[in-house]
Amino acid sequence: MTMTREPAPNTGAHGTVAPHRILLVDDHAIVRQGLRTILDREPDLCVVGEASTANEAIGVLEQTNPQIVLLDLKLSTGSDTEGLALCADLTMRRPELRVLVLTTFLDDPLVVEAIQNGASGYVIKDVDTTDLIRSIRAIARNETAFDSRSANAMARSIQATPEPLALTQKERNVLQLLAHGMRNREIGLQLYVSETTVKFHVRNILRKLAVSSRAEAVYEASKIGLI
Amino acid sequence: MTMTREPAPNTGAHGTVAPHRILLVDDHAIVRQGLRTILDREPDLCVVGEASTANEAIGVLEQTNPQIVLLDLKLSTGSDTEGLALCADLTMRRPELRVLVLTTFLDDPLVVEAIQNGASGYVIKDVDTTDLIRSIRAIARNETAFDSRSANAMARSIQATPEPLALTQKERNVLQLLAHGMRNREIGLQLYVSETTVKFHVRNILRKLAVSSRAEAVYEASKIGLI
DNA sequence: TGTTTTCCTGTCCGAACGGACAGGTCATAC
DNA sequence: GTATGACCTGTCCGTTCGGACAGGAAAACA
Repeated sequence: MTMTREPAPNTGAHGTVAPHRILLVDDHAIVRQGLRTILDREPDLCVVGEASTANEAIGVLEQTNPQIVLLDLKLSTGSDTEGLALCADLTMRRPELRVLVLTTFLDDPLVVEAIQNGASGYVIKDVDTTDLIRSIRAIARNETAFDSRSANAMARSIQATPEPLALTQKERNVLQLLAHGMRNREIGLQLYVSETTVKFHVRNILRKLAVSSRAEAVYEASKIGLI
Repeated sequence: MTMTREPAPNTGAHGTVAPHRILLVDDHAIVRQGLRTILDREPDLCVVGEASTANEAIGVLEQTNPQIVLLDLKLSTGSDTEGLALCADLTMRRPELRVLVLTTFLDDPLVVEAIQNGASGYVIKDVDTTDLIRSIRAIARNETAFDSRSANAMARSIQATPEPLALTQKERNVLQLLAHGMRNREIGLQLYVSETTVKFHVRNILRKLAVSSRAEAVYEASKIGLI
């Protein structure tokens, strides 16, 4: 948790405009340092605080009153859920706050979840610094900012979410056992149903996952996290 | 590709010691900027060049003659192979060069591969800046530098490598396609081998993974992280 | 030189798979 | 009541799989 120089109050005077107050949230000190150096070179941007965890971020938010948050969803826990929850928390406490998600890897559904949790933009960390600054200025103008890959990811994620995962309980059970390499007969014995019934469920699983074999079903399911 | 201030020649004079010349290789401009800012604050360290690709790195190496390289294995291609190849290339050209691998995620076998390709240290990017600087000074003294997690990863990787995952390159290729639900015939067409050969590889994969079906093989492989 | 390793190819065969039918039960919702 | 959805069962049939067996070609290594 770090705080730094206080910029002029945001009531822009004649001729001179107060810089946008930015809070950095990232568990990598190196990344925070890089962002701070890059952003503080811009006269209209000012990093007013840093945080490496969700709790720190809330604390620094209260003390520094930023207008913009640069947020890496993947905080120390390794999961994205803490970052998403923080995003929702921040925008809940300060509805006027603009959150730009800055993340390492592209993850189609994550883009959508970030938006649903209040993010105004989503860019991958390997963008040029000029693109990053352009994105920050965009969200400062109450626009949204998505680099082209994130926009594509959003489109893909929306297209691919009519109802792909509407697996019933039985089908999920079958999928579990199927992943362990069990034969239809074995699955039937395990679930107290006939082999034919298992085949019935397997066919539905294949159809719903839009695949053509058990192996591919396992692959898809593990990608999505169903097993 | 970037070059900056020239430090005093390395023939340390009386009382004053020339700083260690460092080359940064990372495809993220933000990370490079952060590292540069952090390291240039230290009087005994000096960043003499940056590169975002393997080719650039070779070029900057020739022009700036660094003693230490901070290398992110995952360059723009997304794969680690380019970074590993670069690591080997660098240490081949300059045997006295010390390479500290600085990477985002921990990957047990990758630690070992990095060492085999000439790296002198391996640290995760979320270390404290003080730890990072300590690691750099360690490899400058011809020691090695591994943060505790990397050391653990090394131990695990060595322990866990009697021969469970001794899949050959071909077998890994087949496993990849197998995971996507392809039939033996399709895999053969893809890899320019006969269907029979694919069956041969599939049988070996099943045996080595100690499973009895393609679906289970996919499950195991995804658990281990092979696909 | 010979041996080992890796990769490649083939045949034969029984078991399993995946699709296309045609039904049935049961609980809940309209 | 009847419709709807989830679940269950069966037969038929062509394809695929996985195992067993029997080799050949090329490179690496002793």
